[in-house]
Amino acid sequence: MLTHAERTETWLAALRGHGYRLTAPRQAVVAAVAESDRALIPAEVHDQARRAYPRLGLVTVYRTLEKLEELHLVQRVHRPDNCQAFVAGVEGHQHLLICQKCGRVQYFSGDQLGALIQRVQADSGYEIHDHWLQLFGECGEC
Amino acid sequence: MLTHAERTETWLAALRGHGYRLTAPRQAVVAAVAESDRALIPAEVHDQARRAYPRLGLVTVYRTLEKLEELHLVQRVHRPDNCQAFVAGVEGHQHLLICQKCGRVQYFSGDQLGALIQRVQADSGYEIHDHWLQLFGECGEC
DNA sequence: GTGATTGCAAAGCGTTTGCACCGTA
DNA sequence: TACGGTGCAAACGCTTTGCAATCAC
Repeated sequence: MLTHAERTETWLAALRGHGYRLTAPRQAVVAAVAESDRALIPAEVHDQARRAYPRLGLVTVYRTLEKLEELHLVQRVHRPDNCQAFVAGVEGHQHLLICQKCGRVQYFSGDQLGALIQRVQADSGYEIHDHWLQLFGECGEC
Repeated sequence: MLTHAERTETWLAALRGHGYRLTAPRQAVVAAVAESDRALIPAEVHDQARRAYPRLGLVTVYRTLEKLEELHLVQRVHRPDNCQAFVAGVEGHQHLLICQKCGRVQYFSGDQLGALIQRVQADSGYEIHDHWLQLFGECGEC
């Protein structure tokens, strides 16, 4: 488990490693997402990142999120009302637990869906490649 | 399990029962969604429904889908790339199996997630109210 | 110095709203 | 006949693109 600052550094290193330049606007966007435990929409990332870099344009937020998603450093969070929010990703196959009040996100694993997937596959004639499991609720702080 | 035509009739009856008028454009939209086994985006519903009622405007598609969603006759389908598609809903708590090629949708139940949800709830301090489970793959016909 | 990156402004796209006309009940 | 429903056109909000200026390497 990384600290927030370590996560920012890791992401910046990954961007650099893929040939991307490290600019001040880009660093502000990366820090905003890497150091949040909530799913943020682009406008929220913009608001947050402008505290570090006030001249930041919204366009740069979109372009940076796109790169972070490409590198699997962030992932999109789908909610009933909004599917444009992003959170820090994790290694391996994990699922999301999302607070419906504040948007705070936690990962969990161990879904044990193997048997269910086998059964549904046999019953339906589909070949199943992937699954989404998300839990919604209210977090301890809300 | 209803036939497609029966489903259309059921939905029209439900709309009538809620005080909505039965117009030709509305019937065309209802039939398009009720008689599809794929998740359709509004533009696809429009295309399909115009075969029955060519003057149909896209706006009416949106307004009718809104009413069908209110009455829980259709539900929105979330996919990695698109969250605006609609399918016929089912009674009770069921999950979706979606073909990534053609968009064909099937429901299944029996997720047995109770124990997992209890565990995650205890570990996380969240109070879990709801869950989403979706399987993605390729259907028999694709 | 060179080419990636930026912010602005404009374009694009799907969705919603305003409104006069139409058609169901 | 009354009023809900319709299609058109315009407005809207979010996202993407074109471009000249800027800045990391």
